Amino acid sequence: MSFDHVSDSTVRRLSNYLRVLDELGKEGEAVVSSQGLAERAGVTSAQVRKDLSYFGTFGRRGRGYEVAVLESEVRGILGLDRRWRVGLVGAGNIGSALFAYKEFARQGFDIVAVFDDAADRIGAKLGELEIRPMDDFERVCRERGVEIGVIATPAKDAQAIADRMARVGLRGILNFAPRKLFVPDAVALRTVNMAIELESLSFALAQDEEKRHGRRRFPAG
Amino acid sequence: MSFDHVSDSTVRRLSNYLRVLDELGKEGEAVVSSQGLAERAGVTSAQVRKDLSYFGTFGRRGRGYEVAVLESEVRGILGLDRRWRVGLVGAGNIGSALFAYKEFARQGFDIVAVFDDAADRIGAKLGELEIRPMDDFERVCRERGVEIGVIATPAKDAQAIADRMARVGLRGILNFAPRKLFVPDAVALRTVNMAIELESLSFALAQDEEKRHGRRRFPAG
DNA sequence: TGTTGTGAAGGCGTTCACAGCC
DNA sequence: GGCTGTGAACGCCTTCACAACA
Repeated sequence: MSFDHVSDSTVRRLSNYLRVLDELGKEGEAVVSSQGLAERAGVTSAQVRKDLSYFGTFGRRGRGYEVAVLESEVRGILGLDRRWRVGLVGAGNIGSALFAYKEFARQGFDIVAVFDDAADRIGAKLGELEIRPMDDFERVCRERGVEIGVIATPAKDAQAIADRMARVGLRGILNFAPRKLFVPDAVALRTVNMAIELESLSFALAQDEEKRHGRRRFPAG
Repeated sequence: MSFDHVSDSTVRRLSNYLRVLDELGKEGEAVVSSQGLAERAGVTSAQVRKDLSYFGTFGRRGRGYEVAVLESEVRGILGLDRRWRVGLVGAGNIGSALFAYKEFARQGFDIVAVFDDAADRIGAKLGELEIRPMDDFERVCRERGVEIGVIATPAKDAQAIADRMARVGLRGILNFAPRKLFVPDAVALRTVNMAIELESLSFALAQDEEKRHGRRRFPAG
C-alpha cells in the first residue's frame, strides 16, 4: 500500500510546515504545538494534526512536537533527503531565472543540462553549462542521467517537449508554460502557471470593483 | 449579491477555458460544445457547463457555444477587459524575468514602477523604468496610481513589504516569495510558490521510488 | 436528435470533539 | 492539566442524469 490517498492539499501544506519548522529551528525553539505550527502556517491546529497523521505519529501528547525531529521527518516524507538530476528546456527569461534560483538547488534539484532551440542561444553558457540544441535532448538526458524535466518554453512548444520527456523516460515534469499538459500516468507533473494566478487575481479585483461601484454584470441570485 | 460563492477552482478553470477558446478561435472554429472544450482543458463536460452556469447562460442547446462570444464573456468575468497598474518590488532574477514576461502585459497588467533596496540596483534601469529605493515606495505608488503589488524579494522581506502594500492601499498582491503571507481581507492575495511545486513533485517521485523498490517508510495501513 | 443548464447524489477534504496518553 | 491522534459530522465541489429546448 502506498500513499496515493494523501491529498495534494496535504502535501502542499507539508511544504509550508517545513518552512515554518525551519524558521522555528533558527529561532531556537525546541518544541512546538500543533496550535503554534498552525498559526504560523495559516491553518487550523486540527488540520496540522490530521495532515501529519497520514504519515505516522510524531508528537507527544501533553507536550507537542520536537522541532528538529518533525522537520527531519517532513523532509523525508517529501523526498527531500536525496538529490534529483534536472534537465531544463528553455533558456529565455524564465529559464535563466530558474537556473539562478537558489531554492532550486537548496531543495535538492541539480540542473545538469540546458536545452534551447534558438540559434543565438545554442552554444552559449548558463553558469557552467553549455546550452544544447533540442536535437541532442535524448542523448544528453541519457548520458547525464536526467530524471526530471523543467519546461520553460513558449506555450506552443510545451506539449511536444513533454511528449519527448515522457518518451525518454523522465519521471517528473515541472511545467512553467501557460498551458495544460497531458502526460502518461507514470510521469509526475506539476505546473506553475503565472497566467492563472494573474487571472484569478484579476477576477478577485474585478469582483471588488463591482461591490464598490454597485455594478451588476452577472445574474444576481 | 456578489460572486464570492464561486470557488477558486472554478475561477482557475475559467482561465484554462479562456486559453482553449483563444486557440480554437485561431484555428478558425466558430462553435464548440462543452465536450469539445472539456477535452482540450482536461476536465469533464459537466464541469465546463457547471462552471459557466455560475455566471449566466452562454450556450445554445443542441448546438454549443459561439467561440468568439464565450471568449469575450469569460474575459469579462475574469476582469481582463481593463488594465491594472502594477508596482514590482524586487529586481533580482525573478523580478527581472517577470518584467520581461510578455504574458504579464498581455493580460492587462502594466508594470509602472520597480523597487529594490540593493545599493547596486538602485538607479539602474529595467526597460524604461528606473529602479527606486524602498524609501520612495509609498510616494511613487501614490504618484503613479499603483493598484497591484508584485513581491519578488527574498522570503524574509516579504511580509513587511506586504504590510506596506496593504497600508498604502494597494488592492491586490501577487507574491513570488516562498512564504505564507497574511494580509487584510480587503487585499486580494495570490501566491506563486515554486518551492511548493518542487516539493510536491519531489513527494510524488519519492512515492514512486518506494513502489519500485518496495521500501516502506510510512505505516502501511 | 443533440447539447445545454441544473437539481440531486456522491465523494472528498476539513472541522469537530473527545478519548487516549504524557 | 495539556495536547495529540482520530473517528464521525459537516460542508463543499464534482459528477450524475435528465428535463428543457434549439
